[in-house]
This record gives sequence, structure tokens and C-alpha cells, in this order.
Amino acid sequence: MPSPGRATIADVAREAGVSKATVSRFLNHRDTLLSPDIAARVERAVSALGYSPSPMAQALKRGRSRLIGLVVADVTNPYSVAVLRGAEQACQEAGYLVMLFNLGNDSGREREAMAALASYQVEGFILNTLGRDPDAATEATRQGRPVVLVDRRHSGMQADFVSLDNAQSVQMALAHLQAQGWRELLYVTEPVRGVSSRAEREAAFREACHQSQQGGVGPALAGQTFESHEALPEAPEAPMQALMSALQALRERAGARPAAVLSSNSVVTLRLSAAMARLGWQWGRELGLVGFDDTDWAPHVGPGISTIAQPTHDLGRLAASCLLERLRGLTLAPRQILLPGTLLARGSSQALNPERL
Amino acid sequence: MPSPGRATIADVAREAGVSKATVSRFLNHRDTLLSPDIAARVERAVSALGYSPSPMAQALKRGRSRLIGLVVADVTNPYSVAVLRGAEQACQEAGYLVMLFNLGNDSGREREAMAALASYQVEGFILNTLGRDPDAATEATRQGRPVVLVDRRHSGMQADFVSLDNAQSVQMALAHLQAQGWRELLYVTEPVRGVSSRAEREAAFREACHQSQQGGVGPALAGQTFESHEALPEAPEAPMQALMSALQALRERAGARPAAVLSSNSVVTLRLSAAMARLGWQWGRELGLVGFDDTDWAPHVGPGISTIAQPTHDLGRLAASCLLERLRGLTLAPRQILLPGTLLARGSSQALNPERL
DNA sequence: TTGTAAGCGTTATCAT
DNA sequence: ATGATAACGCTTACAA
Repeated sequence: MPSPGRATIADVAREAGVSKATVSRFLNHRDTLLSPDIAARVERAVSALGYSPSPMAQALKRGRSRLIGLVVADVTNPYSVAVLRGAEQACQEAGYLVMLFNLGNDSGREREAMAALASYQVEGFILNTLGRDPDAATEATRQGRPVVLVDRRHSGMQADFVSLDNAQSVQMALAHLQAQGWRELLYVTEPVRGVSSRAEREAAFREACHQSQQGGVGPALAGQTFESHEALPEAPEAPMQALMSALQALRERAGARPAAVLSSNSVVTLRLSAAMARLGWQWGRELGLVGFDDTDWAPHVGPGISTIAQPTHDLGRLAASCLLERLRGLTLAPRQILLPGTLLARGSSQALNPERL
Repeated sequence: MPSPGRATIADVAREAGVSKATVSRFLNHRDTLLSPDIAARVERAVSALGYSPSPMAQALKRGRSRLIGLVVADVTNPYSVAVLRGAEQACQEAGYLVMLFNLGNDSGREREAMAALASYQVEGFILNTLGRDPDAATEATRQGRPVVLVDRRHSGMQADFVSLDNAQSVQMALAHLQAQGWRELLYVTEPVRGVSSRAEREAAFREACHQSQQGGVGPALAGQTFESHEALPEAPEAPMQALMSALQALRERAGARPAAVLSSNSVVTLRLSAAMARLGWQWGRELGLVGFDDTDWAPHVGPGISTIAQPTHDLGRLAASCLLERLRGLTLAPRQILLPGTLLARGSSQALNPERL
């Protein structure tokens, strides 16, 4: 009698009057010649019982699970979600399922996450994490499972790397700001702390400002950097106050020259907007703004926020593709894939016209 | 020799000089008395080898996997993400891992999603889906795995249900709008199409308006409903035009009386904001607004958007708790858990003062 | 208290 | 071309 739960390969074998081995062969090695008669019987039995093999049992036997582990620093971040969607799609098309582990911004749990996923025999990892847990790198390579890094490099981990071209994006943003007449710049970022993408963007900002002062094209840009911290329970107001002061200092420093902010991501952009509201200032009037990450709300805040859109979906797809290639046996030196950003100019970075000053 | 990959129970047994059964007992049934000597030896071997059991093998043997399947209609929706976080946390605390399946707004794949998750032996389901796939319900209960529904009921599925108290929330929003002087109301929702939460909110809106006209407390509220459709590739502008017309009609209808919109969720709120921008109107001036879902950008759009905040995190936690209780053997009639919303009043719904008209 | 052995659902290596 | 059979890593009667 067919068992109460799911049909097993044994059920199918009995139904078709063949051995389990034959059924398995039919399923996995269709190329191996089997008599049409038997093949037909098995086929009928399979569909009659609605049989599909248990991935768990397959994983146990094969050591492979058709599972991809995706570790994300923070699901709340729209960037991560967009990447997730792209990766998920590519994986599903290839017959893989994505297992998500969300760190909830607790960078210490990186290793734990990978261990948990590894225990379910995930065949590879896509990592969009801070990369501050040094053991995590070791762990992954020790297990011999391929890894793809998204947006953030991990020191000492040799793995494929997929990311926005940060340098190009920063240059593009600055060229735009320059063209629109902004002269005194402030780059606002979350604390860099060794996070590679943050470091790259900041370095690119410094470099670009430096270039323009050394007589690059167009008028010179003066630039400074500010690190915006997250609010802590004991001093919930401190970071916001600091941010407001930084913005005020920026304007004083600028004097008559138009001053603008470059924001390192959408979280920072939101903080900045809060600070502007508190100061009673408006984007595109008291200060210009271009921000990384094009969110769905960007067009609706103030006069519209100018953004650098990342090809998030493609980044996710590419990350998954890299991984799948490795799983298919591709052996190659770690690749770096950098995709260009796109500038979406809106009101917040529009040229000041004199009477608005 | 300890194998190259992960240590197995056999490795531990060899290392400790005992049988696999003893190791297994040590791990699973500490209560069963075992000689302290042996226990110590096993313990040492376990930590020496860094052994942890393979959940896959355990699942195969026990038929249980310590996996919870979470099916989400759309990861892009902040509401879903927030619920996900809550559920994830509760599950992890209980030693379960969440396996996420994202439908990407393709409601037809509901059954497929559940089948995929079931094949990995997930012990139960948390469903935040449209509930329009009738088979999905059957499938789950047929498998005898417990299900918790979040936000959306499925017709004919008897399962625990966790959700915002939609009726209370709508009443609260309307009372607020009424108190602030708004009189002509428009409820804008995504197409209802049998999605329970959408239907409930709309019904509550109709009912509340009706009440107020039958001489409820305060001045009467006139209300109508509008369904906002998603843009299609062949007519990308049509839905936006329709929305703009609806807003214009609203104001004409209202004449001198202040008119306001109640938005069914954050996606609709964004669409509405786009329409307002196109009309050159501003929230709190030409039209008032209260929207479901308190997003992080709500304070920064226009004069600040008034919202109905859902206790998303608690909803997620509760959903997980319900499921875990069932897994522990609780047998009870399906429960309904409704949590109240919170109104966050901001500029978009503030009383008009005469000179602003 | 501990060990032996069977079995969970597969796949792969032998024979036949 | 097909069928026994062992093995993957684990749990659990049943023996000892």
C-alpha cells in the first residue's frame, strides 16, 4: 500500500514492478539505455503516484543539496532585497533554492550563519555582509564551497566579487554636481570601519576632489567627509545633532558658494533628510544632494532626490550566475565584476538660479 | 582518520571509543542516565572534533527538519520584510531556521512554493500570500503540516490567523480625519480581488462612512472608493491618469469641504504621491492623507505623511509562536489574533486653517 | 548502562 | 538492461 505521506522511490518501484535501482536510473540517467517497455511503466507509476524525489535524501547521499546559502547583513536594506530578488530568480531557474540568513545588522553572527547554512549542505554562498568576521572567510574556503561576495569584499577571502563600480559612480555624481554649479561638497557616510564599499566610495570622493583642485576639468571642488553614526539608546539625539552641525558647518564654510552633500546610501539619505527638516532647510535650496541608491520614495522627498541607481537586480543575477558556474565545475581565478551606476538627476541637485539664493 | 569534510557521529564514536548509539543518546537524551565517565569522554570528543549533527540526516530519520517555510507574496513590500524579521527571530530562538520563498507577486506559484518547501520537510508554513490559489490550502492541510496565515485569510483553510485589526484601524483613521476637519473622503486601494485584508479595510471604510451619515458622533463623512491598478507595459500611463482623474473628481465633489484620501498601503501611498506631484498639488493643502503602513520615508514626503503603523514585528513573532506551539503538539481550534494599529499624525492630515485654502 | 542493527529515501557499485 | 546491495549520517528498538 502506498504510504500515507509522500510516495517514495520504493512505492514507485512496487507500483511499476521493478527495482528501486531501475526507478533511480530512469530518473537520473535517462541516457543509459533502458527498455522502452520498462521506461514506460516507470513513467506511468511516477505520475500515478505523483512521485518526486526527496531532496533531503538526495542531499544525504550525494552530498549536494540544490541549496544556495544567501547571507545578508540586513534584509531591511532595499539594496539587499533587490539583490536577493535577482539572485533568487537566477537560482530558481537553475533548479536551486535559496536559503536566506539575515544577520539583522549583527556582524558578529556571520560565522554562525554560515555554519547553520552549511549544516543544511548548501552548495555555495552568496555573501552580502560587512565582512568583518575574519573567521567567516576561513570557514567558507575550509569547507571548499564556492563563495561569491556582493558589494563588500572580505579581506583575505579569494572569491568572485560582484559590485557597483564605486569609483565611476562617485566621479559621475561629482561631475554632475560640478556641472550644476555646486562647489563646496560634503560626503556623508556610515562609519567606514573597514567595510570595503564604504572605503572605496570615500576614497573615490577624496580623489575626485583632489583632482579637480589640481586643475581637472571645470571649476575646483572643495570636499570633506563626515561619518554619521546610528543613534544609541543612551544618547538618541547625539548623532542627529552632530549631523545637523555638520550641515551648518558646511554652509558656513561655503559662504557664497553653493554647497551640496553626497550621501553614501539610502539609509544615510533618510538621516540627512531628517536633519534638513530639523534645520528647516530644503534640498536644492539650502543644500544640494545626490545620494547612492535609487529608492522608490526618492522622487517624492522634497523636490525629488537625485540618486545613483545601482543595477541591483543584475548584480544579484550575476552573483548567482558566478556561483552556479563554479558549481558546474568552472575553475578560474577569482573574478571581479563591476557594473556601472546610473545617475538620475532630480530637483535636489538642480542648478541654483540666483533669485533662489 | 577523521574524514576530510565535516565530522560525523561515527568519527565522534571512534574518538571517544564508544558506539554511535551512545553518542546519539548523549546528544538527544541527556536525561537517560549514562555513566559520567562515558559522558565526559563523549563530550570531549564532540568538542575536539567540533561535531554538530547533520540536520539533513536527522530530518531523514525523524521526519522533522527544524525548518519553517515562509512564503511571501512580495519581498519588496516593507510590510512583508518586517514580518519576516519578526518570524525569523522567534524561529531562531526556538532552534528553527526559516526557509523563505518569494512569490515575486506571481500568485499562481503559491502551490509550487509550498511543494518546494515541503520537499525539504519544512515542519510548518507561515503564509503571507494573496490566498488566491485554492489548491494551496488543500495541499498544506493534506500534508498535515500546521499553517499560520499572516494578514490574509485563505478561504476554506482552517489555520491560525495573525493580522492587524483592520476595522479598528480604519475607524481610528477616519475619526482622526473627521476631527481634523476633513469631510469628503476617498479610499484608494489596490484591486480587492478577494484578498481578505483589502476587502476588510474597504468594508470598514464603507461602514464607518455610513455610520457617520446615520448620525454617528461628529459631522458626517462622505466616502467613495477607488481601485488603483498597477501599470501595464502596453499602457504605462493609464493607471496614473485614472488616479489623477479620481483625485480631481474628489476635489470637485467636495467643493468647499476639505477632501482627504485614505490609502490602503505604502505602495498605493507612493502612487498617490506621484499623482499629486503630477497635479502640482501638495498633501495637507489640496488634499489630506492618511496611509496604511508606516515606512521610514513617510516623515519626509511633503509635510510628512500621516500613517497607520502596524506592529509588524510582533505580528511576525506571533505568527511564528503560533506555529511553534502547534509543532509542540498544541491542538486547538484555529485562533485569530488581531493586533491594534497606531496612528501617527503628521502634516498630511493636519487641520486646514482657513488662510491656507 | 551500553552496544548491535535496522531503517529513513536516495544513489552507485557491483553482479547478473 | 536490470536487480541486489551497500552506503550517506543519524535515531531508536531491542539485546546484552
